[in-house]
Amino acid sequence: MAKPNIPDIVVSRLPLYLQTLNHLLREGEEVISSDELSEKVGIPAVQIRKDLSYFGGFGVKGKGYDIIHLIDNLRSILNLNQIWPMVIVGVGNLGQALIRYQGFARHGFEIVLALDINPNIIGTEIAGIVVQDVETMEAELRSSDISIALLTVPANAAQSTADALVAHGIKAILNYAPIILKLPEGVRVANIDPVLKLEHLTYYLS
Amino acid sequence: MAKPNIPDIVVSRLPLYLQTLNHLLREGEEVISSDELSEKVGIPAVQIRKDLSYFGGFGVKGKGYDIIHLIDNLRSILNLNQIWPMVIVGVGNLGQALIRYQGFARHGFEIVLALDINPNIIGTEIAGIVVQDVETMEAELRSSDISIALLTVPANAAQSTADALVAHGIKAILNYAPIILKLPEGVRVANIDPVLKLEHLTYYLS
DNA sequence: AAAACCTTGTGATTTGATTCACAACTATTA
DNA sequence: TAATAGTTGTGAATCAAATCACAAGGTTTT
Repeated sequence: MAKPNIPDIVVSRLPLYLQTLNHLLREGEEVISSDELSEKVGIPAVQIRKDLSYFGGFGVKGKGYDIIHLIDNLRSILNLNQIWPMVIVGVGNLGQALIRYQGFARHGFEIVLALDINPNIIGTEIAGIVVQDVETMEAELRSSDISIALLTVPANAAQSTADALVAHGIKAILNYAPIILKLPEGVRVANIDPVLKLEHLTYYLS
Repeated sequence: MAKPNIPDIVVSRLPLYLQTLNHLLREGEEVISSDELSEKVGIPAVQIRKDLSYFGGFGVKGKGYDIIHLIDNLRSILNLNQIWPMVIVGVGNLGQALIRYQGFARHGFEIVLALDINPNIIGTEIAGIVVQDVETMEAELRSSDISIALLTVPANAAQSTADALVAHGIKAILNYAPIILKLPEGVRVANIDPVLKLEHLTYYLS
């Protein structure tokens, strides 16, 4: 899958467009102009048009964008025409909440494997998933085609756990641990750290 | 508190520096050069120096940065020399996990009020917090000095809940609902949506 | 069917962020 | 103490992203 030089910042906005288009579709809309979409997503219309034009001309001049058609194209660009199985490592408070979260499955992301190190948690069932011993990671990942991991272990275990995941074929990590992971080229990481976001917000408060 | 024109993208990196400096301090380090810090945070040394220079000269030429001194300055810049009380609205799976999360308190963010609309949840106690009826929002917020809200309600309730929060004095929202909030000038929003991050990652997966 | 209008897609321009290059200064070594 | 090495802080230059301006082409109205 050769990726031309599309700026990552452009790619990062596509899911946002997709989210809003899905809302519009559910409300029964069929066509939308970049101006109207701009209003909804809070991004200038010309930027939306330029972003989309990296991937082709999806609109109709004088009319706008056919919502279903544009959703189809965005889903295809983002490789969303498949179910993505995921492993979660770390089944504490947050891990359990994520396993129960319906939003992943609704968008084609399915947690199929949950791992933990705590004997009290191993063997328990959460939303239909039985938590396995993290020791089984290698075997479980080998016998699956999971590429994505959710990392919800404590900070001090995050780097070593990430290394193990990568060693066994994981290609993308959504990291909830409050540290910066160092991983080899070719493995993508996205970080979710609410404290960093809060500390950014407080800069502007009083 | 007059804010000069410091680019938001610069501000957004400061919490990251702070996080790493805290790690280093805990490991017993006392001084660090921008080159070493660069290695840890994955941001070019010259960018770190330039970012910091917006706020003053914190380093010593030929030596580097005194870690304690730099942490002090960053905490002060980010208004972290106080406890920030927070309200959380929506005490479902995710809300409960966030109330139990130790990381907020550890960094000076304390959930002091939890609101929900579900009679089965109202009155229950989670990690020492008794969940209140969301109807009491106005009274509770009036009698407190909470500026920050965590929004963990379902998507269809998020906008109206955010409007209510803002009407009663909330100035910053950490939004976990998968929608784009429309809020007045002067209210800051940060979004946490793992699905958007996953959809960004899958672009690069085969 | 002509005219008026609307909206996309994009080359050109502007704006903003990052990187370069190096002077200034401190610490360390000979 | 002089020379060498190390590191910051920052103007200047470069690079990248956002915005402008408008031609092209489709839609609607008269």
